[in-house]
Amino acid sequence: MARWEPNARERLERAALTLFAERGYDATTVPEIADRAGLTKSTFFRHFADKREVVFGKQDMLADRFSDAIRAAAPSATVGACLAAALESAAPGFTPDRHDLAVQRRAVIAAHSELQERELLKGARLSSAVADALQARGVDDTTAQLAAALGVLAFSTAFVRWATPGNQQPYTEIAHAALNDLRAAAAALAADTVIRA
Amino acid sequence: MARWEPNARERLERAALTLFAERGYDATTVPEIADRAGLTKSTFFRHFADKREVVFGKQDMLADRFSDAIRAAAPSATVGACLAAALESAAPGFTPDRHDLAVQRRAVIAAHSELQERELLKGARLSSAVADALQARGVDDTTAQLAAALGVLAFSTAFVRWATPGNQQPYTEIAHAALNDLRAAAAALAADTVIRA
DNA sequence: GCGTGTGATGGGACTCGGTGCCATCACTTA
DNA sequence: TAAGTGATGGCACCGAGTCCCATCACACGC
Repeated sequence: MARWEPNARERLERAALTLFAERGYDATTVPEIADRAGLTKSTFFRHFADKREVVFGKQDMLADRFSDAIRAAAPSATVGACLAAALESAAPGFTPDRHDLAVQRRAVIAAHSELQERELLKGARLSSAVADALQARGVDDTTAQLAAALGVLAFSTAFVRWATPGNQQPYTEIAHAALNDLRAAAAALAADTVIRA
Repeated sequence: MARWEPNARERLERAALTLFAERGYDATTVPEIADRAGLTKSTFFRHFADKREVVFGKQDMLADRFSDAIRAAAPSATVGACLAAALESAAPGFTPDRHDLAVQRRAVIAAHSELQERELLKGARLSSAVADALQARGVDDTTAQLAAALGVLAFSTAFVRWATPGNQQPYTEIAHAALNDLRAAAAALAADTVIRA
């Protein structure tokens, strides 16, 4: 009997991701996920508030990490440096052994707008956490919001690139590149130049 | 009998908003909404794909409006001018007689994360529509994405401020102010200056 | 070794959101 | 007057999510 075997939460996550990849999100029921993990519907909803939540693992910790990284930055650090520090604080989640799982996750999320909604909500919470942390350093409201939006945009594009099948480049490199590109774009926008490819 | 009376969709929207404001979103069932509108559950789901959708009225038209406004802008228009044109194209939806309804909508959405998710999804679609329209003008990918994010941020802050109880200021003024503030913030970010209040 | 407590699990009943199908009705046109 | 069309009602059905209680494994005190 699988009852009382450890790591129920992880087993549920893996079972769900496998089934979603095989049959699709809609065609997979919660009891089926629980079955494959050797558990039941009841237990599933004790570990996850939603059917959607099972896809997002420990992503909720990101907001705290970002906030802490910004609060821990040197008092003289610029906003850009704060964003860089925030992006770096997420690096532990991007080890090569988690790459394949991340690729699978991205594919599942990309295929279902229900999951995209949830991802956007998490992104929004991330963004307001960053904005709050920046304001706590004395950055004015508008700048903090734009910086937060820019930071989250950098993070999500970095995530997408890192979680591309076959990618070898380490996350930190990708993240810094994304951030620098966006800061250059901010300069272009500020100057209101028409930039053509 | 209310059957065959016109404006079924509008009646459903009003009934829903009223009930949501009275009892809350969760405590209101779809049959109850339909009842108050003199219709049935079946008809409700023929007009709205979701229980959530009933709150967002004609907001889906915004993406097309924004795109069209950007495509219609003069070839020499800068990115900032394009964003301004896009924001202006939404003005017809912000007449004074719709103000109270908008205030009610905002309150309902702010109180339920389910609805916030949906709003974020619409914002994301709006953002990618703007980014696409900018790229079609030759703006490079990164700049287009950041500009779109900035534009949508300007729009949502403008919407929130306009839909504040007691607000008298017209939408276009608010929107332009929000856009200008954000462009100033972009300049600050580009210069990587620490801005303090 | 034997109760006892605690926390995780199983299981079933229930509500509600959402889908699908078919009958029904009002209105239009031939 | 008859046929056609589009919107609606009504019903059965499925899955998500909630609630409550019974059950089990394990740790602890005696």
